[in-house]
Amino acid sequence: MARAGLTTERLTQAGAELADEVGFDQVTVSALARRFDVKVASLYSHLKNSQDLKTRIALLALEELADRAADALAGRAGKDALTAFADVYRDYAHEHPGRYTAARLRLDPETAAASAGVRHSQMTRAILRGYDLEEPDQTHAVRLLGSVFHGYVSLEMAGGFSHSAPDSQESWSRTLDALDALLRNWPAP
Amino acid sequence: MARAGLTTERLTQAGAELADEVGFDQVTVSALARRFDVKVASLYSHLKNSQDLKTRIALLALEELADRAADALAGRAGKDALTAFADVYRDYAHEHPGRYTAARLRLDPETAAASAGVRHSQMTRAILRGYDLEEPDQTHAVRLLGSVFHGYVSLEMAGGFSHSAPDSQESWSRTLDALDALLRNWPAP
DNA sequence: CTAATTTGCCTAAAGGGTTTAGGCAAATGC
DNA sequence: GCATTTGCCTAAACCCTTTAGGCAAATTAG
Repeated sequence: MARAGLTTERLTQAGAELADEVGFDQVTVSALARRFDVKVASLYSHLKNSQDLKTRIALLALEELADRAADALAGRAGKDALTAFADVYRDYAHEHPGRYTAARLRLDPETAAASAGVRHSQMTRAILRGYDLEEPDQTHAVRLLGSVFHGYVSLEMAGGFSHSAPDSQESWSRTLDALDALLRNWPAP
Repeated sequence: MARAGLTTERLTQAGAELADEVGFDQVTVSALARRFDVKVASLYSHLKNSQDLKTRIALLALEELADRAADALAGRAGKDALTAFADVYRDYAHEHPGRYTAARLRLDPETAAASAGVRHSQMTRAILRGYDLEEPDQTHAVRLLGSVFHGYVSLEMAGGFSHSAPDSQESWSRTLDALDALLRNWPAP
């Protein structure tokens, strides 16, 4: 019988595609085996288990997101950098909803520390260099930005802002305006 | 054989407790049956299916959250109202992580429209009456607040802000200070 | 206070996902 | 060309979901 040519990488990639098509929660080892027209047990030579597959998809998504963000940030500063970075998140979530959900998977501390998640916070701090914030306010601001980006995209994906005026795109722009204004005028404790 | 006295309400309640104990994703009809020391099939007279159970837990959580928020808002305005409201969300998420996760479940539009979710947005708008915002900026602000609250709590629950200085409580306070400042000084388009 | 009816929980069974153990054949190395 | 490694397979156990049909407990009616 001919071999299918399975590798951990190909499985992860296909898992990411599957996530975008049917939703991250619907990604199962069984569904992936069907996609490769192979028996389920065969995947267990390449994947520890179901959780392992999901973690790998999450790590892939974090890498992709960090790469896009780094591209977007190149040569930009201030509000320009802020909106470019924010748009990367939102656009990625729209293009790849399953991957984006995967990127929000809770990772155990050591996996997280070795992931592209670190690059994400470094880039957020880089953006804040365009504003005038000392520690600990810079850290507070990093956390606020992360919260807004994740929160907005997440509520939008859940359908929270659809079917009501104004347009979500409009609120997103105005939210970024507001964040820029806030960072330029950060309140004293 | 004696009867267990199952009702949809008791199952929902127990499901919510189970969610807080083992996580919302681990809430299954089987686990619930074990908790009542009853066969799995018996629950299907009271619940349509697994999704139905999860939706009911979500609706319960939304009600509880809205009740707490309404209490907290009584007699408060301005920044006082803003922080009281925000703290309700964060405290609820800490006390009832499973329920909080449930509250974020994607509901179909008609279920959502009949849920306590509507009260949540009404209350957010009520808070904004303490600030000077015209439409459509008021709607943008409602969306921003929802994003920050959800985003912050969600990242915090995922462990994003632990094991690093400063304290998450500190960032939360300063985030609320910042939001208050922003709402008092909302930028023109 | 029985008798009839409704209701509640049960057994049985089918379908799907996860995971491990052990086997044979294809690919690789000498 | 032969030995070894690697890859995919069969088989099987376990758990969760869901439906169908049955018996007994609780409720209602005469």
